[in-house]
Amino acid sequence: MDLFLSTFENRIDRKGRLSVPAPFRAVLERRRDPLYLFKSLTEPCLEGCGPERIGQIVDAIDSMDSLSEEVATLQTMLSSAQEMKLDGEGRIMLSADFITFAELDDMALYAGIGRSFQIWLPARYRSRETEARTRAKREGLPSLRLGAGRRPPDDSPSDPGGRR
Amino acid sequence: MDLFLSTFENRIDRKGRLSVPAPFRAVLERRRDPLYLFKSLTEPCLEGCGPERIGQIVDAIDSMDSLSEEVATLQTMLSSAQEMKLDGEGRIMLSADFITFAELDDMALYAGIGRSFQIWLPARYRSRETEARTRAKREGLPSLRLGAGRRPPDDSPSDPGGRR
DNA sequence: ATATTTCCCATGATATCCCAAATAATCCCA
DNA sequence: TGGGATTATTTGGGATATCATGGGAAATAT
Repeated sequence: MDLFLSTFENRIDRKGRLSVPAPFRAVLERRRDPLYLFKSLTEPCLEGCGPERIGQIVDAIDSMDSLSEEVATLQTMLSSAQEMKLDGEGRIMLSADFITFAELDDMALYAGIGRSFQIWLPARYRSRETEARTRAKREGLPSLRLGAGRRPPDDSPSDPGGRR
Repeated sequence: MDLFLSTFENRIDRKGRLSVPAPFRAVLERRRDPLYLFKSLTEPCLEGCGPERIGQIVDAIDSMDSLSEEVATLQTMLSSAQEMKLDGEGRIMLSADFITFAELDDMALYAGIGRSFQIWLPARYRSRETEARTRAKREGLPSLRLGAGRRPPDDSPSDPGGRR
Protein backbone atom coordinates (compact mmCIF):
# COMPACT_ATOMS: atom_id res chain seq x y z
CA MET A 1 0.00 0.00 0.00
CA ASP A 2 2.08 2.93 -1.08
CA LEU A 3 1.44 6.11 0.78
CA PHE A 4 2.22 9.79 0.85
CA LEU A 5 4.65 10.20 3.71
CA SER A 6 7.22 12.65 4.99
CA THR A 7 7.54 16.36 4.37
CA PHE A 8 9.20 18.31 1.60
CA GLU A 9 9.78 21.99 1.25
CA ASN A 10 9.91 23.31 -2.29
CA ARG A 11 10.18 26.71 -3.83
CA ILE A 12 7.45 28.40 -5.80
CA ASP A 13 9.37 30.02 -8.63
CA ARG A 14 8.54 33.39 -10.07
CA LYS A 15 6.39 31.80 -12.73
CA GLY A 16 4.29 30.23 -10.01
CA ARG A 17 5.56 26.71 -10.60
CA LEU A 18 6.02 24.22 -7.78
CA SER A 19 7.67 20.80 -7.98
CA VAL A 20 5.69 17.88 -6.66
CA PRO A 21 8.09 15.81 -4.56
CA ALA A 22 9.44 12.90 -6.57
CA PRO A 23 8.21 10.28 -4.08
CA PHE A 24 4.67 11.62 -4.33
CA ARG A 25 4.87 11.65 -8.10
CA ALA A 26 6.06 8.07 -7.98
CA VAL A 27 2.98 7.02 -6.03
CA LEU A 28 0.67 8.69 -8.52
CA GLU A 29 2.52 7.39 -11.56
CA ARG A 30 2.56 3.87 -10.24
CA ARG A 31 -1.21 4.05 -10.08
CA ARG A 32 -1.45 6.08 -13.28
CA ASP A 33 -3.47 8.57 -11.29
CA PRO A 34 -3.90 12.23 -11.98
CA LEU A 35 -3.38 14.60 -9.07
CA TYR A 36 -6.20 16.59 -7.54
CA LEU A 37 -5.85 19.56 -5.25
CA PHE A 38 -8.59 21.21 -3.24
CA LYS A 39 -8.94 23.67 -0.41
CA SER A 40 -9.05 22.14 3.04
CA LEU A 41 -12.36 22.53 4.82
CA THR A 42 -10.84 23.05 8.19
CA GLU A 43 -7.43 24.54 7.81
CA PRO A 44 -5.54 27.05 5.72
CA CYS A 45 -3.90 24.48 3.51
CA LEU A 46 -4.43 22.60 0.29
CA GLU A 47 -5.17 18.91 0.12
CA GLY A 48 -3.78 16.64 -2.56
CA CYS A 49 -4.92 13.19 -3.51
CA GLY A 50 -5.72 10.83 -6.34
CA PRO A 51 -9.10 10.20 -7.92
CA GLU A 52 -10.18 7.50 -5.48
CA ARG A 53 -10.49 9.96 -2.65
CA ILE A 54 -12.50 12.33 -4.78
CA GLY A 55 -14.69 9.39 -5.63
CA GLN A 56 -15.21 8.65 -1.95
CA ILE A 57 -16.45 12.15 -1.38
CA VAL A 58 -18.81 11.91 -4.30
CA ASP A 59 -20.14 8.61 -3.05
CA ALA A 60 -20.55 9.97 0.45
CA ILE A 61 -22.62 12.80 -0.89
CA ASP A 62 -24.79 10.47 -2.89
CA SER A 63 -25.53 8.41 0.18
CA MET A 64 -26.51 11.37 2.34
CA ASP A 65 -29.56 13.47 2.72
CA SER A 66 -29.10 15.91 -0.08
CA LEU A 67 -30.56 18.72 1.97
CA SER A 68 -28.24 18.29 4.90
CA GLU A 69 -25.58 20.81 5.74
CA GLU A 70 -22.92 18.12 5.62
CA VAL A 71 -23.65 17.65 1.98
CA ALA A 72 -23.27 21.33 1.33
CA THR A 73 -19.94 21.18 3.10
CA LEU A 74 -18.67 18.25 1.10
CA GLN A 75 -19.80 19.90 -2.09
CA THR A 76 -17.64 22.83 -1.17
CA MET A 77 -14.62 20.55 -1.24
CA LEU A 78 -15.52 19.24 -4.65
CA SER A 79 -16.15 22.62 -6.14
CA SER A 80 -12.74 23.82 -5.07
CA ALA A 81 -11.00 20.76 -6.52
CA GLN A 82 -8.79 21.01 -9.58
CA GLU A 83 -7.10 18.32 -11.57
CA MET A 84 -3.49 19.47 -11.76
CA LYS A 85 -1.42 19.00 -14.84
CA LEU A 86 2.25 18.31 -14.28
CA ASP A 87 4.85 19.67 -16.65
CA GLY A 88 7.73 17.60 -17.96
CA GLU A 89 9.71 18.16 -14.75
CA GLY A 90 6.87 17.24 -12.43
CA ARG A 91 5.76 20.73 -11.49
CA ILE A 92 2.28 22.13 -11.01
CA MET A 93 1.04 25.69 -11.32
CA LEU A 94 -0.97 26.94 -8.38
CA SER A 95 -3.90 29.18 -9.14
CA ALA A 96 -4.02 32.55 -7.46
CA ASP A 97 -7.01 31.29 -5.53
CA PHE A 98 -5.04 28.39 -4.09
CA ILE A 99 -2.10 30.59 -3.22
CA THR A 100 -4.14 33.14 -1.33
CA PHE A 101 -6.21 30.47 0.37
CA ALA A 102 -3.17 28.72 1.80
CA GLU A 103 -1.41 32.05 2.29
CA LEU A 104 1.63 30.86 0.41
CA ASP A 105 4.42 33.07 -0.73
CA ASP A 106 7.63 31.63 -2.15
CA MET A 107 7.90 28.33 -0.33
CA ALA A 108 5.50 25.46 0.05
CA LEU A 109 5.68 22.57 2.45
CA TYR A 110 4.25 19.22 1.44
CA ALA A 111 3.14 17.04 4.34
CA GLY A 112 2.32 13.43 3.49
CA ILE A 113 -0.43 11.96 5.63
CA GLY A 114 -0.97 8.55 4.16
CA ARG A 115 -3.62 8.43 1.50
CA SER A 116 -3.36 12.15 0.87
CA PHE A 117 -1.05 15.05 1.48
CA GLN A 118 -1.30 18.71 2.36
CA ILE A 119 0.43 21.86 1.18
CA TRP A 120 1.20 24.49 3.82
CA LEU A 121 2.99 27.72 4.35
CA PRO A 122 6.10 26.23 6.00
CA ALA A 123 6.05 28.43 9.08
CA ARG A 124 2.41 27.69 9.72
CA TYR A 125 2.93 23.97 9.38
CA ARG A 126 5.84 24.03 11.77
CA SER A 127 3.99 25.80 14.52
CA ARG A 128 1.17 23.35 14.13
CA GLU A 129 3.63 20.48 14.42
CA THR A 130 5.12 21.94 17.57
CA GLU A 131 1.66 22.21 19.07
CA ALA A 132 0.96 18.58 18.30
CA ARG A 133 4.21 17.48 19.91
CA THR A 134 3.65 19.56 23.00
CA ARG A 135 0.20 18.13 23.32
CA ALA A 136 1.50 14.60 22.91
CA LYS A 137 4.09 15.12 25.62
CA ARG A 138 1.52 16.57 27.95
CA GLU A 139 -1.39 14.25 27.29
CA GLY A 140 0.31 11.16 25.98
CA LEU A 141 -0.17 9.51 22.65
CA PRO A 142 -3.60 9.31 21.15
CA SER A 143 -5.21 6.00 21.84
CA LEU A 144 -2.52 3.86 20.38
CA ARG A 145 -4.23 0.64 21.04
CA LEU A 146 -2.79 -0.06 17.68
CA GLY A 147 -0.29 -2.52 18.99
CA ALA A 148 -2.03 -5.79 18.60
CA GLY A 149 -5.59 -6.87 18.17
CA ARG A 150 -7.19 -4.02 16.34
CA ARG A 151 -10.83 -4.07 16.84
CA PRO A 152 -13.20 -2.69 14.28
CA PRO A 153 -12.73 1.02 13.79
CA ASP A 154 -14.87 1.69 16.83
CA ASP A 155 -17.04 4.66 17.34
CA SER A 156 -15.18 5.88 20.30
CA PRO A 157 -17.25 5.18 23.38
CA SER A 158 -15.73 7.97 25.41
CA ASP A 159 -16.23 10.96 23.17
CA PRO A 160 -19.50 10.48 21.36
CA GLY A 161 -20.02 13.83 19.80
CA GLY A 162 -16.66 14.63 18.33
CA ARG A 163 -15.93 18.25 18.52
CA ARG A 164 -17.84 20.42 16.24
CA MET B 1 8.03 -14.15 15.71
CA ASP B 2 11.28 -12.35 15.18
CA LEU B 3 11.87 -9.12 16.97
CA PHE B 4 14.20 -6.19 17.16
CA LEU B 5 16.33 -6.74 20.22
CA SER B 6 19.60 -5.56 21.74
CA THR B 7 21.48 -2.36 21.09
CA PHE B 8 24.03 -1.41 18.47
CA GLU B 9 26.15 1.66 18.05
CA ASN B 10 27.12 2.69 14.54
CA ARG B 11 28.88 5.61 12.98
CA ILE B 12 27.18 8.24 10.86
CA ASP B 13 29.63 8.99 8.09
CA ARG B 14 30.16 12.42 6.63
CA LYS B 15 27.61 11.80 3.92
CA GLY B 16 24.97 11.14 6.56
CA ARG B 17 24.88 7.40 5.99
CA LEU B 18 24.26 4.94 8.81
CA SER B 19 24.39 1.16 8.71
CA VAL B 20 21.32 -0.65 9.91
CA PRO B 21 22.48 -3.43 12.24
CA ALA B 22 22.65 -6.70 10.37
CA PRO B 23 20.26 -8.48 12.77
CA PHE B 24 17.63 -5.79 12.21
CA ARG B 25 18.10 -6.01 8.48
CA ALA B 26 17.65 -9.75 8.71
CA VAL B 27 14.28 -9.31 10.41
CA LEU B 28 13.08 -6.93 7.71
CA GLU B 29 14.42 -9.02 4.87
CA ARG B 30 12.83 -12.17 6.21
CA ARG B 31 9.51 -10.37 6.11
CA ARG B 32 10.37 -8.59 2.86
CA ASP B 33 9.43 -5.40 4.64
CA PRO B 34 10.68 -1.94 3.84
CA LEU B 35 11.91 0.09 6.77
CA TYR B 36 10.13 3.21 8.00
CA LEU B 37 11.59 5.82 10.31
CA PHE B 38 9.70 8.62 12.00
CA LYS B 39 10.29 11.18 14.72
CA SER B 40 9.11 10.08 18.12
CA LEU B 41 6.20 12.11 19.42
CA THR B 42 7.42 12.20 22.96
CA GLU B 43 11.17 11.76 22.99
CA PRO B 44 14.20 13.04 21.14
CA CYS B 45 14.74 9.88 19.15
CA LEU B 46 13.73 8.22 15.90
CA GLU B 47 11.47 5.22 15.70
CA GLY B 48 11.92 2.42 13.21
CA CYS B 49 9.31 -0.08 12.19
CA GLY B 50 7.82 -2.02 9.32
CA PRO B 51 4.82 -1.11 7.22
CA GLU B 52 2.21 -2.71 9.45
CA ARG B 53 2.58 -0.04 12.09
CA ILE B 54 2.33 2.72 9.53
CA GLY B 55 -0.75 1.10 8.09
CA GLN B 56 -2.33 0.98 11.52
CA ILE B 57 -1.86 4.69 11.95
CA VAL B 58 -3.33 5.42 8.54
CA ASP B 59 -6.35 3.25 9.28
CA ALA B 60 -6.77 4.75 12.71
CA ILE B 61 -6.91 8.21 11.19
CA ASP B 62 -9.56 7.21 8.71
CA SER B 63 -11.72 5.83 11.46
CA MET B 64 -11.53 8.89 13.69
CA ASP B 65 -13.16 12.26 13.73
CA SER B 66 -11.01 14.12 11.28
CA LEU B 67 -11.23 17.33 13.26
CA SER B 68 -9.99 15.85 16.50
CA GLU B 69 -6.66 16.70 17.98
CA GLU B 70 -5.78 13.03 18.09
CA VAL B 71 -5.93 12.92 14.33
CA ALA B 72 -3.69 15.95 14.06
CA THR B 73 -1.23 14.19 16.30
CA LEU B 74 -1.26 10.99 14.29
CA GLN B 75 -0.84 13.01 11.13
CA THR B 76 2.23 14.56 12.64
CA MET B 77 3.69 11.10 13.00
CA LEU B 78 2.94 10.21 9.40
CA SER B 79 4.27 13.41 7.97
CA SER B 80 7.56 12.81 9.72
CA ALA B 81 7.72 9.21 8.49
CA GLN B 82 9.99 8.19 5.65
CA GLU B 83 10.36 4.94 3.85
CA MET B 84 14.11 4.41 4.02
CA LYS B 85 15.91 2.92 1.09
CA LEU B 86 18.90 0.83 2.04
CA ASP B 87 21.96 0.96 -0.17
CA GLY B 88 23.84 -2.13 -1.24
CA GLU B 89 25.67 -2.24 2.08
CA GLY B 90 22.57 -1.93 4.21
CA ARG B 91 22.88 1.74 5.06
CA ILE B 92 20.25 4.44 5.27
CA MET B 93 20.65 8.16 4.74
CA LEU B 94 19.45 10.26 7.60
CA SER B 95 17.87 13.52 6.55
CA ALA B 96 19.07 16.70 8.18
CA ASP B 97 15.67 16.90 9.85
CA PHE B 98 16.10 13.50 11.47
CA ILE B 99 19.61 14.29 12.62
CA THR B 100 18.73 17.56 14.27
CA PHE B 101 15.56 16.15 15.78
CA ALA B 102 17.37 13.32 17.52
CA GLU B 103 20.35 15.60 18.16
CA LEU B 104 22.71 13.12 16.57
CA ASP B 105 26.26 13.90 15.64
CA ASP B 106 28.59 11.17 14.47
CA MET B 107 27.31 8.14 16.33
CA ALA B 108 23.89 6.58 16.58
CA LEU B 109 22.63 3.97 18.98
CA TYR B 110 19.99 1.51 17.88
CA ALA B 111 17.84 0.16 20.68
CA GLY B 112 15.65 -2.78 19.74
CA ILE B 113 12.38 -2.81 21.65
CA GLY B 114 10.55 -5.72 20.15
CA ARG B 115 8.29 -4.83 17.30
CA SER B 116 10.15 -1.63 16.67
CA PHE B 117 13.43 0.02 17.49
CA GLN B 118 14.70 3.47 18.31
CA ILE B 119 17.70 5.51 17.27
CA TRP B 120 19.31 7.70 19.92
CA LEU B 121 22.29 9.86 20.58
CA PRO B 122 24.32 7.26 22.50
CA ALA B 123 25.05 9.45 25.52
CA ARG B 124 21.42 10.41 25.85
CA TYR B 125 20.25 6.84 25.62
CA ARG B 126 22.65 5.74 28.29
CA SER B 127 21.59 8.37 30.75
CA ARG B 128 17.96 7.45 30.16
CA GLU B 129 18.85 3.85 30.77
CA THR B 130 20.44 4.52 34.13
CA GLU B 131 17.50 6.71 35.09
CA ALA B 132 15.15 3.88 34.27
CA ARG B 133 17.19 1.46 36.32
CA THR B 134 17.34 3.64 39.41
CA ARG B 135 13.64 4.27 39.11
CA ALA B 136 13.04 0.55 38.96
CA LYS B 137 15.12 -0.04 42.07
CA ARG B 138 13.31 2.67 43.93
CA GLU B 139 9.77 2.00 42.80
CA GLY B 140 9.86 -1.61 41.77
CA LEU B 141 9.08 -3.00 38.40
CA PRO B 142 6.21 -1.57 36.46
CA SER B 143 3.39 -4.05 36.17
CA LEU B 144 5.09 -7.18 35.11
CA ARG B 145 1.88 -8.99 34.60
CA LEU B 146 2.78 -9.08 31.00
CA GLY B 147 2.81 -12.80 30.73
CA ALA B 148 -0.74 -13.83 31.24
CA GLY B 149 -3.71 -11.76 30.34
CA ARG B 150 -2.32 -10.48 27.08
CA ARG B 151 -3.69 -11.25 23.70
CA PRO B 152 -1.18 -12.71 21.29
CA PRO B 153 0.02 -9.71 19.36
CA ASP B 154 0.11 -11.75 16.20
CA ASP B 155 -2.67 -11.12 13.72
CA SER B 156 -2.60 -14.05 11.32
CA PRO B 157 -5.88 -15.79 12.03
CA SER B 158 -5.44 -18.88 9.91
CA ASP B 159 -2.14 -18.93 8.15
CA PRO B 160 0.71 -19.38 10.58
CA GLY B 161 3.46 -18.47 8.22
CA GLY B 162 1.76 -15.41 6.93
CA ARG B 163 3.97 -13.21 4.90
CA ARG B 164 2.88 -9.87 3.66
C1' DA C 1 -0.70 42.53 -29.61
C1' DT C 2 0.27 41.36 -24.97
C1' DA C 3 0.25 38.37 -21.38
C1' DT C 4 0.25 33.85 -19.77
C1' DT C 5 1.08 29.13 -20.01
C1' DT C 6 3.57 25.07 -21.86
C1' DC C 7 7.57 22.82 -23.58
C1' DC C 8 12.41 22.04 -23.63
C1' DC C 9 17.03 22.14 -22.10
C1' DA C 10 20.73 23.57 -18.71
C1' DT C 11 22.74 23.51 -14.12
C1' DG C 12 23.94 22.69 -9.39
C1' DA C 13 23.02 20.10 -5.49
C1' DT C 14 22.48 15.82 -3.51
C1' DA C 15 21.31 10.99 -3.26
C1' DT C 16 22.49 6.45 -5.11
C1' DC C 17 25.46 2.95 -6.92
C1' DC C 18 29.60 0.37 -6.94
C1' DC C 19 33.90 -1.13 -5.39
C1' DA C 20 37.49 -1.37 -1.77
C1' DA C 21 39.49 -0.97 2.99
C1' DA C 22 39.02 -1.63 7.81
C1' DT C 23 36.99 -3.81 11.63
C1' DA C 24 34.61 -7.35 14.10
C1' DA C 25 32.74 -11.99 14.57
C1' DT C 26 33.08 -16.94 13.59
C1' DC C 27 35.16 -21.14 12.38
C1' DC C 28 38.37 -24.84 12.45
C1' DC C 29 41.90 -27.65 13.64
C1' DA C 30 45.71 -28.52 16.46
C1' DT D 1 41.27 -24.25 24.64
C1' DG D 2 43.95 -21.21 21.71
C1' DG D 3 45.04 -18.80 17.86
C1' DG D 4 45.30 -18.24 13.09
C1' DA D 5 42.41 -18.13 9.15
C1' DT D 6 37.98 -17.20 7.05
C1' DT D 7 33.85 -14.86 6.66
C1' DA D 8 30.51 -11.30 7.88
C1' DT D 9 29.78 -6.56 8.79
C1' DT D 10 30.72 -1.80 8.92
C1' DT D 11 32.89 2.18 6.96
C1' DG D 12 34.90 5.09 3.30
C1' DG D 13 35.26 7.34 -1.25
C1' DG D 14 34.77 8.13 -6.26
C1' DA D 15 31.64 7.84 -10.14
C1' DT D 16 26.91 8.12 -11.70
C1' DA D 17 22.10 9.21 -11.66
C1' DT D 18 18.20 11.79 -9.86
C1' DC D 19 15.92 15.82 -8.61
C1' DA D 20 14.63 20.66 -7.85
C1' DT D 21 15.06 24.86 -10.05
C1' DG D 22 15.71 28.39 -13.47
C1' DG D 23 15.25 30.50 -17.99
C1' DG D 24 14.44 30.89 -23.05
C1' DA D 25 11.40 29.95 -26.69
C1' DA D 26 7.15 28.20 -28.62
C1' DA D 27 2.23 27.87 -28.12
C1' DT D 28 -2.11 29.50 -26.44
C1' DA D 29 -5.20 32.55 -24.86
C1' DT D 30 -7.13 37.47 -23.93
